Amino acid sequence: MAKTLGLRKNPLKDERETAFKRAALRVFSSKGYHKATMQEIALEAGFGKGTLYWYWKSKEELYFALIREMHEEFLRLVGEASKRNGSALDKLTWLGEEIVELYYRDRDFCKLSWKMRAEELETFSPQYVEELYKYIQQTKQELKRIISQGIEEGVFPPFDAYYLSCMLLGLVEGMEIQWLEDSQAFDLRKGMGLALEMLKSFQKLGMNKIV
Amino acid sequence: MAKTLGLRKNPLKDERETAFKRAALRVFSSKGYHKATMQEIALEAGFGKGTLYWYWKSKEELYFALIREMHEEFLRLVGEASKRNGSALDKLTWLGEEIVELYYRDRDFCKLSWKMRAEELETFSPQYVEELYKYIQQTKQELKRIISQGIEEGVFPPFDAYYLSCMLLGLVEGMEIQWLEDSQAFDLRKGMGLALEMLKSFQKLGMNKIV
DNA sequence: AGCTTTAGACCTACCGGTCAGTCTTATATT
DNA sequence: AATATAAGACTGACCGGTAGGTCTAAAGCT
Repeated sequence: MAKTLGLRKNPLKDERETAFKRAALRVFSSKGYHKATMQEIALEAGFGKGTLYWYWKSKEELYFALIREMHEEFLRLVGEASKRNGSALDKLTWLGEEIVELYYRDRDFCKLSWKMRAEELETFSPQYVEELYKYIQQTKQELKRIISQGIEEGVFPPFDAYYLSCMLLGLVEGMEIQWLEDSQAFDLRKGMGLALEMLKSFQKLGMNKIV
Repeated sequence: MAKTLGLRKNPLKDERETAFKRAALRVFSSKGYHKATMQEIALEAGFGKGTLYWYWKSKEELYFALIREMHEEFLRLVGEASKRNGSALDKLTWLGEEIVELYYRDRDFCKLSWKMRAEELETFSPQYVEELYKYIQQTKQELKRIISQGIEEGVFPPFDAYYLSCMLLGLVEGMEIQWLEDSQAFDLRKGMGLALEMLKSFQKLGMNKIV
């Protein structure tokens, strides 16, 4: 009875799964969803196509397994930043550095994330789209919390916190795009550094005094 | 060979071309390049598939006809802003309003532009990609010119003008994304207005004094 | 033996692009 | 005006390639 209590029957299963996921990440991020083929992903992982279908039941499911992981990671970062002690500026500095760290650690990860946003949401099944939407909403919510604190502390002007969140997110995403398109011309670390430096100046000037 | 009996030029050619292009814009912008089919575009325009191939020799060529038009329009706007008389703030205000105007006038246009950026450039023929790249470079160049002026006038801190261009572009694109994903939650006109208001405050504060 | 895992041939649907043929219309001729 | 003619405009069946997904036989493990 106690034979396989709570244990995986196949200890290789996890290993295989991550092997497939790594391969999928590489292929999806370089070719995009439509151009990537299941055949190629399977071969990249060193298996046959049939095996890939033994682990995931469709291309879409495999894709969203990656997307989900990514959004969880990002949401975790923003949430952690929000829960930290310290000023909004401290939180944002920490968050900015963590994001840069995350992106440099896995550029494919970042590339896929970016393609996903533009990828035709119309083409995916509703339940996946909805799930994704929830992640984005939550992320914005956490960010908004930090921004609100920042308004009180004079880092941001006293504008609508939601709009400021969108603008800040836009800034980060915009820089991300530049970096992905040509990392020679635009260094994300430097860009993020400049943005944070600007924020520090804003606090010195006291942005909350702005009408 | 007989001279020119029954010679017939097509007075409807322009009309047809624009009909096809409008249809293509609708289909491409809602489904993305890969999911869109030539059949659907042709039917949407009210013709058979073969006719579409009478006007364009491939799907890719049709797609880039749209992309080209779009980039020309955007580049024209930025160039015109740069050549205007007045302060950098004036130029940016004018440009911001024109961009909002352009986007509201044709949301599909905007949607396609956004999808294009993320679309797998690896999948298109090199000559098209190169052409596109030139448009983007030129646009950045013009924008940088305005930013440089802005630094002198105290609208921006004395940072690297190229990086500031990327950040400003990122801001606009980021807001554009928010708006496209949910125009109920995020009003682009309001977002752009807030951004411009912030710029005005920056000038009052004298951003060039920032270390 | 019996269960899990793997492989890749096979099936099927789809889509870009072609082409042989039809319809339409401007112009020349009568 | 009526007719003839040639080229332009248009069509949709068809072809070839491709790729998601299935099936099943073989191999491995307990």
